[in-house]
Amino acid sequence: MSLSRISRKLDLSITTVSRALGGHSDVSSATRARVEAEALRIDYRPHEGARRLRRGRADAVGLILPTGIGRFDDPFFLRLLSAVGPALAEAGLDLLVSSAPPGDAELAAYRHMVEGRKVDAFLLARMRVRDARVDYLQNAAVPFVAHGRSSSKRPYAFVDTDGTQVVAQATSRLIGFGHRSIAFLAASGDLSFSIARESGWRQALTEAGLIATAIFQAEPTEAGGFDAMHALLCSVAPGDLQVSAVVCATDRMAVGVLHALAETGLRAGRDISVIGFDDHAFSTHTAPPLTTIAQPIEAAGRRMVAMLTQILAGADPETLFEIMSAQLIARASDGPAAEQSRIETTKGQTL
Amino acid sequence: MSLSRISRKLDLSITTVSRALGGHSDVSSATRARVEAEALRIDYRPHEGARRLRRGRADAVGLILPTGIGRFDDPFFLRLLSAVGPALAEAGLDLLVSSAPPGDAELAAYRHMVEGRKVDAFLLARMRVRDARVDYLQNAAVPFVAHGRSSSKRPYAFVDTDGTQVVAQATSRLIGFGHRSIAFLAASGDLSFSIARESGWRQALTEAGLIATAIFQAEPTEAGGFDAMHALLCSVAPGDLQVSAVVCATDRMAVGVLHALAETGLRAGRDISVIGFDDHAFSTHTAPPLTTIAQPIEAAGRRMVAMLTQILAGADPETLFEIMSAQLIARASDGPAAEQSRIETTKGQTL
DNA sequence: TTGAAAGCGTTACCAA
DNA sequence: TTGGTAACGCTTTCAA
Repeated sequence: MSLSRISRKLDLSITTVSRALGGHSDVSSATRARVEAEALRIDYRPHEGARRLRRGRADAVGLILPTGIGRFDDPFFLRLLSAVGPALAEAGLDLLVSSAPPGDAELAAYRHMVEGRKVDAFLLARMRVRDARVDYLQNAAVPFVAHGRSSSKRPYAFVDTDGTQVVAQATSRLIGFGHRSIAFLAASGDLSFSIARESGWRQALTEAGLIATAIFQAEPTEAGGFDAMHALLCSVAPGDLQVSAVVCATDRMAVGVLHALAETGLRAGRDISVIGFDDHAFSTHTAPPLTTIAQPIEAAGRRMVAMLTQILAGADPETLFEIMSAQLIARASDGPAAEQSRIETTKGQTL
Repeated sequence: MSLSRISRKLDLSITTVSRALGGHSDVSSATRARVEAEALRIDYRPHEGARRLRRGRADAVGLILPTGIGRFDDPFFLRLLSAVGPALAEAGLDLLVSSAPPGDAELAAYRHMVEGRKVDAFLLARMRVRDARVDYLQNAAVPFVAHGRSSSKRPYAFVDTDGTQVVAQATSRLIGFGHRSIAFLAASGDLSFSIARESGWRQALTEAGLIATAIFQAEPTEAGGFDAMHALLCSVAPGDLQVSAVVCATDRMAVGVLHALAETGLRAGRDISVIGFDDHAFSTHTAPPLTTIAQPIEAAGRRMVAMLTQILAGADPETLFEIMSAQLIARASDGPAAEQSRIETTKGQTL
């Protein structure tokens, strides 16, 4: 009842009003001005539903939060969301959010949005190496942009952080500090970002002629990091473990590691070095402040939206990608190996 | 083209198919069975836009994240989102998310959703004492359920945590520990939850015959907590400040406080007691592990959705509310005042 | 128990 | 440059 209201008021056809507002060229500028003035006056907004019905698209994009252990309250998603929100709004796109644990329920959530034509496209995050979402969406020919890569046969649009490169750099820093036995604490769950970071660690070690065997795995949460480090410290038979530094797949894990260390009386940054990844807000305030890697989540979010609009405008998703570099933030949780004893020694001293 | 597809296939009218699927009684069970079978076969889903247009409602609810300093990556929202997501899905409601900094842009975001008939209702969080969102929505007659209260003249539906009661309890615990000078670190920005918690602190102090003057304010973030505590420690002229415990409005602030303390060589839990609020995942792993208060965010989210569906079904929002109790989680950042010196003394010792 | 028809607000095609 | 008309897919009278 809205276009028609303007049309009646101005004694124009609905068609003309629609075209005037739609910015079509075949409207006299006088008419356009009148229409625009009236639209402004009554604060006209097109009815979304009607528009969708007619145009056959939703002008909305979906984002499904992976819930489940360790994922449901990760600051990563909030940062992504708040960057993506305004960018989408500017592009005239709505954001439909849902949440589901990875697996069947997750796929069902995607299907729900697709089949109800609720969205035109998706934003994916937390890619898994084998990612069923990619297969489904590619199959269903639903456009999407991902944050992170996975091993799909067909390429897709993505933005990613160069985790490999920067973790290699961080690991080299540790090597430069004199560390010779550097562990990597990986995230469980087939998460791509962890794999990439791990290979940076491996790469730096290999290049330095060191062996990359000290790899552990845990949930990408504080609890996961704590448990893993705790187990490591407990399991050590004197003279066995020689790890003097730990590179963690995420800041949250690093927080747990720091805790486990402190509990055993070990001082991160002196007795053992710890490096995280993400540079979340709390990482400045851990004890000691965490040396970590800042990745441009907000910029990535905006870039993802830009890609999405291109794809929606007809661009080929297979050619769209960007790999962003991350930056090491040196704080106090790592340091020279010189001052450090091997774990078992220190343990013997402090326990 | 979908109802019609079924209707053609089964040689029925679109009307009948619609009614069969809509669960109306005036369809023969035989017909209904045929329709349902076919719908299942082709995996029919009604077109949202069409439905909206016809029904005049969106079957969607909006949630606008308050961005801006200290808010954009608060775990609170993620926990709320992930609870609310499945609950809404079950109720057949979509969730539209956007983000905006409090102020004009925020109101514009609400207006945008309302006027585009994108949503039928809103979920509000982080209520402010004087909250323009409430005024706007009440005026526009758009239903909503809030997490938290504000000082509006007309009542509205809300779920809230009883911050007052539980903070009073926490403060009493501190008093029981022998603390006599207990500070409250409030969140800036007119945030209701902070006011409520503050009054719990004040109440406990007053009841114990102590004065409630040591109140400080900061952004509800790690950095805010750090800066406030840091300033407090620095500003202290020997013999001036006698604070031996700090109750923080949020866990994030408490993390910053812990950091500032550690930096000065003070040990939380011994030299000074710190209590947080929220029991976020990282609070188990701070140094020392944070004594805090767990509020039922997920349960609150689900309850909010339940209220929303009631309101959408015609219930009166003014009668709908629930105040949930929170629970003190004792960890290691607080303790007996006996072992503690006053700040200036300790400072003198350690600096 | 079923069907025909109208209409929700919009856009697009075609004709004037 | 403008307007009439149809159509998007659905629900809801009203009639049969």
